[in-house]
Amino acid sequence: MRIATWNVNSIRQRLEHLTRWLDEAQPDVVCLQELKCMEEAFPKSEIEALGYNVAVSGQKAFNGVALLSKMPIEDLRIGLPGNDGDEQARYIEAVMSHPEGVVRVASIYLPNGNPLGTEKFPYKLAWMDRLTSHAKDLLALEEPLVLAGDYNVIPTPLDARHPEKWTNDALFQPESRARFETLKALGLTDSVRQCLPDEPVYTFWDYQAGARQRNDGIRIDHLLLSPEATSKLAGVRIDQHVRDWEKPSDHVPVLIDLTL
DNA sequence: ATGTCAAGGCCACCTTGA
Repeated sequence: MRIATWNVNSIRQRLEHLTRWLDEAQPDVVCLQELKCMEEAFPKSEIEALGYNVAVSGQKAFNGVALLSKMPIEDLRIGLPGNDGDEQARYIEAVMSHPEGVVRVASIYLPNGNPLGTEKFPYKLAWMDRLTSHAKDLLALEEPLVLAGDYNVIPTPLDARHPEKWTNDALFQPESRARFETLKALGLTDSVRQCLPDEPVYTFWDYQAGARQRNDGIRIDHLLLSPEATSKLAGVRIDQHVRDWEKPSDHVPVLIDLTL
């Protein structure tokens, strides 16, 4: 089973890219982030026509997450538990049933947290604490689990071409990195680092200053796996070439293959 | 060295967010 995550930076601007990439990559499950539209404006029928079931949590102009699945979507949960007042569309989770078993998948758009010194950074940290608390509950189910998305966290210096440029950025703050480590310490495996422990690989290149041409990238899109999923991990792939298509997202798809 | 991009308001440019 192939599971992917991709921050598309507006689904309506990127629909052609998405359909082209679905055709070439043939994923079974896709986690999308930054839809930047309400559910009504999401191009559901176009994606369903390609054989996917679709679940969307939308919001006007900002955020927005979705799950696409070739398998039936069950046990749908929209929103991260722990703050009923949080209106931001950043979390959607469901169970995908499969003849050989089930996998629970979440599409996550973790808050960016910039600029430092504003309320955005504590909101990010509190959101990470809520994610950790929910992940603990999900891990207790002892089932294959994939928490995938744009985490807006650069976990280590290896995950940035120029780590020194990110020292005053919310994505590379000690508090952000410590919470990412706490999350993993619950028993989750960073699938890309499991397969590529020492390789400098990136999933995001800024639109500005020729960052892509200079390979001035960062790795912030992650797929974290429960032990039951990690034991089935057969490989990972980062589809960097998609960043060089015309009018691309600033993020590229990250994929894993599970022997499920 | 923001050298970029997208959405929304109510414009034909500004603000917000990334």
